[in-house]
Amino acid sequence: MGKKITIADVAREANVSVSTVSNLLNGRNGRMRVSTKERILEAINTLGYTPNQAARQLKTGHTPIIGLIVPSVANPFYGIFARHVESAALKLGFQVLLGNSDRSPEREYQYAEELWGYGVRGLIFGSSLFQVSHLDNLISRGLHVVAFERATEFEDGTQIDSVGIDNNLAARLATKHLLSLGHKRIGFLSGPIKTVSRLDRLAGYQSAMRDAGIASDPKLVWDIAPLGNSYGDSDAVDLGRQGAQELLSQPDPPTAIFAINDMIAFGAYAGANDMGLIVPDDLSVVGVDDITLTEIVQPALTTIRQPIEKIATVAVERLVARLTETTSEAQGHQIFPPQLIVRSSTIRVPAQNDN
Amino acid sequence: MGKKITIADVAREANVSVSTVSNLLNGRNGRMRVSTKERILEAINTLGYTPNQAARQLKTGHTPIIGLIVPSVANPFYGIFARHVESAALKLGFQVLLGNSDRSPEREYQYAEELWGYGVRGLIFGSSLFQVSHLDNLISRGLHVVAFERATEFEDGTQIDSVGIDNNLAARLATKHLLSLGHKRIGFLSGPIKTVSRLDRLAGYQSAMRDAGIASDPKLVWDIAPLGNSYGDSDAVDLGRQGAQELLSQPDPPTAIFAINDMIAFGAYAGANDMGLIVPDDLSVVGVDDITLTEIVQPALTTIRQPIEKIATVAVERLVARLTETTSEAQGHQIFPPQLIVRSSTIRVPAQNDN
DNA sequence: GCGATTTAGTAAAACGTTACACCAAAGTGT
DNA sequence: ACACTTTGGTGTAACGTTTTACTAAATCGC
Repeated sequence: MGKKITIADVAREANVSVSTVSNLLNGRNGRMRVSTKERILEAINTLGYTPNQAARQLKTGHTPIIGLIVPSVANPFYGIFARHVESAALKLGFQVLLGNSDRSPEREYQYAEELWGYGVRGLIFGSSLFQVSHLDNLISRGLHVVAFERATEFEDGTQIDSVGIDNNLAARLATKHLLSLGHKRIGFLSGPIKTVSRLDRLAGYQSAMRDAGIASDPKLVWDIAPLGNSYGDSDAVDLGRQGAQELLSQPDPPTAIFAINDMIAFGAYAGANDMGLIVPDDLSVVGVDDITLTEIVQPALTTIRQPIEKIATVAVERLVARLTETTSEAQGHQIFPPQLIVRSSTIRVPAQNDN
Repeated sequence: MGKKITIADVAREANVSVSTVSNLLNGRNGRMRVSTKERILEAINTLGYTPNQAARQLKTGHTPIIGLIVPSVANPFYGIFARHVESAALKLGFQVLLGNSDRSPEREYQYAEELWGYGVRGLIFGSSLFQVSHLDNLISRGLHVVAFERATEFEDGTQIDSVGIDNNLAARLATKHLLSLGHKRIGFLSGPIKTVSRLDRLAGYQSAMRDAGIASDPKLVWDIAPLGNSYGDSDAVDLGRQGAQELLSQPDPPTAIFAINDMIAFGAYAGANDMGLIVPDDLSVVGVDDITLTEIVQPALTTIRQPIEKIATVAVERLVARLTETTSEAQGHQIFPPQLIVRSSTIRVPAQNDN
């Protein structure tokens, strides 16, 4: 309704030129009389002027927005991740535009392109698909990407930045913990293993088992997608529940389960319950992430902690550094150590009643 | 690096004028030879053209983005809400820009103004503060707002749209359920009661108690903020835990707790546990929201379901209708019915050992 | 007191779209 | 064959900002 206030209105009100106002707005106020500055500031205030970012961006070619694409904020882990990303970005003067991809490359590309159109030149991915070639095009045009979790290399040798934990180690920590408690039949519970991190975790689990001299049993690895092409992020709990049920209804069921994340681990609780089993008495469970709920749930969940705030912060800083060209070092993968947090969901394997 | 592709490049490649390309892009292709159309489409493809939204917006004055401001996506309830909002918005051709406010009016205003600068003319609020006057300015300039939960009226009589559940009824349902199980000392566990919805819930709780002929005991209402000005959204669980502890360490402690949302209810589980009490044997708990975890947690949480997908969808549709001027009916509050979901966290009050 | 320098600003050309106003050529009715 | 209408476009002035190049006035060194 009210006519829009432009920089020209401010200039008129303050009796200066448009350029002067612009200069002040952009911090080029080195040579400016204090009185002038104050006059402009006051004009801005009384008029209620807000810079038109579209015009600004049109001129400068970029916008202080970074895109954040996660599988699904319905998963509390990504919700928290998103918050930390937002905090870090805000501190550096960037807004965050969030998208949920459900790990679909099409959705990811769609988002990336959409955001590109909005002048977004930096993207954080909350997941690690095997291939990022669907983004090659945009990246070659100047899009910067940092991924949570290690990313694969491009064919042409370029890499994207990434930051995350050592997933192989995370899985080994979890598996060894269970092994040390005397468990021998340890299930691996996952959504479809189509991401680098999930693959690494499977490898870590397998190597720990191998180190313990236990032949790997493919029947103990559950990684089926429930509904077509979902990766089970929004419905991780249901997925874990179903998986646990299936694992536990086998002839020689596992006495422990390593779940690929906490939400799936919670699902395993429910699945065990459905089968009349009690965690941890009949089944030990360990997860990954260490979301808030782990301490609340009964029994409190043993899990592998990801230093999520640190990861989010580093991801943002890295991205912003690229955007502002203060660094041109080669892309790389920054790794933080995962940490085993022992709570009450894992106990020594009960005396075997070998029958 | 690669020079940016503009509409002019496409026009040249397709041997038409810029206007023609623009016309096609904006669906004004009624009078256009099919061959021309195809030529343009092909040019767009081979060139990899993406419209510059900034320029587009600068011209049109608006952008197909709606803002979503929630207290904190770290709370899974808002994470899910955000997902539903995104789905609904995408279907109508809008992107979603998400912000976390922690219910701070300053942050809300900051976001609103920031988004305004980006051409955002529609905002969805995931919470209901008492006053929205900090947005008056923007609203009078043409910002449209729809709030989750009832909003207060403006001084000048204007209202903002809102959609939500009947919070008073929700609280009454929960409280009556507990009363029907024989509970008489029922605690009310909340973060600071500074939102309309929380106030309504308190009122509903109190009226249900009154109807049952039970004098209200202020000592049973816990609503203290833990750290200064937080509303306890990011740390709802901790808040609930602390509150439950304090409620339960009173001389005549409650036998049941009505928690203002599920996360706080989970916190109450933990708080009870800390005190050596077992839910539901020693304490019945009912929450609000019905997030996914309610079924997983032990015992499964009795709660009041909010039809969150419906609410999100309606909120978006309402907002988009305003933005596209297809409606000019008066603002109003659309209410959906809450629903009691009885699970295992509430049981009949055990035989009293009156000592 | 005069040229050089510094201070404090200003003018105007982009940036990539959209949308209004226009127009040439072909078709139509009589 | 003439006056209209329809078809399929085109030319160009905005939109609000940034930024490069420029300048008038004040100050300075000597």
